[in-house]
Amino acid sequence: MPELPEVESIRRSLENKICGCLISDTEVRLPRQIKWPDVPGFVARTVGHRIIRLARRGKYLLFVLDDGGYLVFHLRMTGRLIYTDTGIVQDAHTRIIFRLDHSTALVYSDTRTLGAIYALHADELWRIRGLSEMGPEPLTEAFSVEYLQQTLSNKKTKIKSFLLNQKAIGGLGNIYADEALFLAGIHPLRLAASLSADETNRLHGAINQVIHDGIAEGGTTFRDYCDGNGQKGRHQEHLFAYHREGKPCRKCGEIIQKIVVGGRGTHFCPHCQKI
DNA sequence: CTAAGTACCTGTCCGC
DNA sequence: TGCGGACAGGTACTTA
Repeated sequence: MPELPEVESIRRSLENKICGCLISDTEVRLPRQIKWPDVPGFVARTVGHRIIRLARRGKYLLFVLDDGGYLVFHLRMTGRLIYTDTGIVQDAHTRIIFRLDHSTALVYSDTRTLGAIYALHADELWRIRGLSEMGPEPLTEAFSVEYLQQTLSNKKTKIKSFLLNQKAIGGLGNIYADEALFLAGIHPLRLAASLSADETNRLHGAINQVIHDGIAEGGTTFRDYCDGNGQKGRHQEHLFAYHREGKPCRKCGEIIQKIVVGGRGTHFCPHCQKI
């Protein structure tokens, strides 16, 4: 479900609700979603600790606990974190419940159960390879035009697949990859290494813009996504390519097409994004 | 080493 | 109305 802007929106929506809260109980209803350590260890590492700070890296959400440990979430396709004042849980796909201060609760819900949750000490973060091997993320200094140019230059894959590779760029997913390519005017089937300096420049700017806009609008909601308060995103109203197959391009009027690239649905405008 | 294909899950939607 | 198949915002594993 969530890409960088959605995870960031969740982080912001939860921050002022749960920072400082004591995890008074952890109820694991679906053990296989806990990837490390085992369930008793996970409960022991969370119960009795306070949540100090909420951080994010790419699509990972990290709660920093009072002992310096981390509670780490990757929501994959359908994971959600919902805060509830009353502590009453009414979600049909509840997988984990964190009781806070013996009154409120934070519910981890996940329809498809693909999400991954960890409780790690600071020196164990390397266990999450997707986190430790993640490339720089948009809107940071490390994600420079030079970095993008250099990284693109030795990749023999299509640009769409490149954008989804978290080792290359952290945080882009299917929606924002399609949107970035549209804004940059680059066809998704182009080979990564074939981009000109001008195209690389445009792509760099487009990636930063779509991520910035996505965050500013609270993320993109098509079906499952909502923030920690159950609020939907607003960015779906402003998409140019994603989920717009068969509709006229908002720039030129040509019909948006959908193809499959690297096994992922891919949307583009045949006029604005020439091969 | 890289790149592509498949598995992991449940729910929804579409065509027959 | 029911059923089979494709598909869904992602990544880890296997295969070539």
